[in-house]
Amino acid sequence: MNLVEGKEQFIQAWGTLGSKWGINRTMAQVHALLMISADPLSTEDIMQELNISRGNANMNVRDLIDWGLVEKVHKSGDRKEYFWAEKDIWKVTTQVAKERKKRELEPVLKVLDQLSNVEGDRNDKNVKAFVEGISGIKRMATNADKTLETMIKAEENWFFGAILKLFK
Amino acid sequence: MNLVEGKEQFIQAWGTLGSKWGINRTMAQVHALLMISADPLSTEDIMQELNISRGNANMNVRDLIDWGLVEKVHKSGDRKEYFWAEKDIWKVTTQVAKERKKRELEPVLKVLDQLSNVEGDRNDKNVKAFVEGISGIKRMATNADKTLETMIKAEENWFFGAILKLFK
DNA sequence: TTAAACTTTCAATAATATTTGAAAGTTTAG
DNA sequence: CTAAACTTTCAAATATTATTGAAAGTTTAA
Repeated sequence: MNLVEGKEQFIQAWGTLGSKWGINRTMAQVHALLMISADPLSTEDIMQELNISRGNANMNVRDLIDWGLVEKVHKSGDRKEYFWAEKDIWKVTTQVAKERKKRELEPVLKVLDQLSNVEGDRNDKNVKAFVEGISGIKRMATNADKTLETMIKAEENWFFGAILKLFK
Repeated sequence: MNLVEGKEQFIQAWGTLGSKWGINRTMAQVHALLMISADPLSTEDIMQELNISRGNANMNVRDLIDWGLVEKVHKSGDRKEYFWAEKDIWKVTTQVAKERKKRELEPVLKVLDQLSNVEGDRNDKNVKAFVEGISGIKRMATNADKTLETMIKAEENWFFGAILKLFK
């Protein structure tokens, strides 16, 4: 397999993976492309490599910037903006963890808090099932939140080393 | 808040969360409904509670069964099938981890293996960026795979206890 | 065996999400 | 200032995904 084929395959695979995790396929592809590019790319480069429109390229790059995965780069003597992606995969992972924690886990924790004080007869099995279900989920969500927090602060080697050692 | 309102809110919240993680909103709602129901529900119950069609209810329940989150239950003296969801949230979590590992992580690991032996001049910075990018991702994916494996085999208390202690 | 009760399928439809591209907006060199 | 170079926006078009509901399939009681 040569470089061009390899890139193509990786971009497709990353796009497919992203779409299974609720991430826009094109956004994941732009991310993939930037991650394996030696140099920052312009919007035009991205449009050309992925065969997408200017608007689409712009929108997805901006989203990646919002996620903290991509940065704008300016080359001296050039008015164009270039885009560069973080390539340290541990940093990418913790950044994604951080964002998803903030965007998705924390809002759920808020809702769960409100739900746990539903009124009703605690002897009613329906009430009981609800309250127990919610409290279990809340406990799990809180643990997940703390675990992500730990992970976000950790170093890759230390973190995985510690986890893998758990079973030795 | 009363029980009916609480249920409604939880079902909506779970559906929203699911859709952000690449899970069909309705499937997540069916799961939510079953998790907080004291007794197993029939297809008709589900149709009525969520205002969805028979086909939709059937399809999503079947998917949940495929994911190992829901089971069929038969009541004696009744030909209808009823559906019951696992309520132990740790079991739910590890089951989801197991399935996603199998469905999404393992296929990616296979692709990454193929990609890491791309031909080309290792002094070419483009080849270098590609090979280094891929190898970093592969290392991370392998670690994630092992961590999930550890988690799947663990007990909730032991697992979170150990992780949270990592920082004390 | 058969017909009622129930479950599953799937083509058509609807809903949702993504993409385009041209127009509007912004920045900068001269 | 102003026009070229570049970026962003967004309504309309397209593509993707989910849903419906009636027909087909299956099971079981009698």
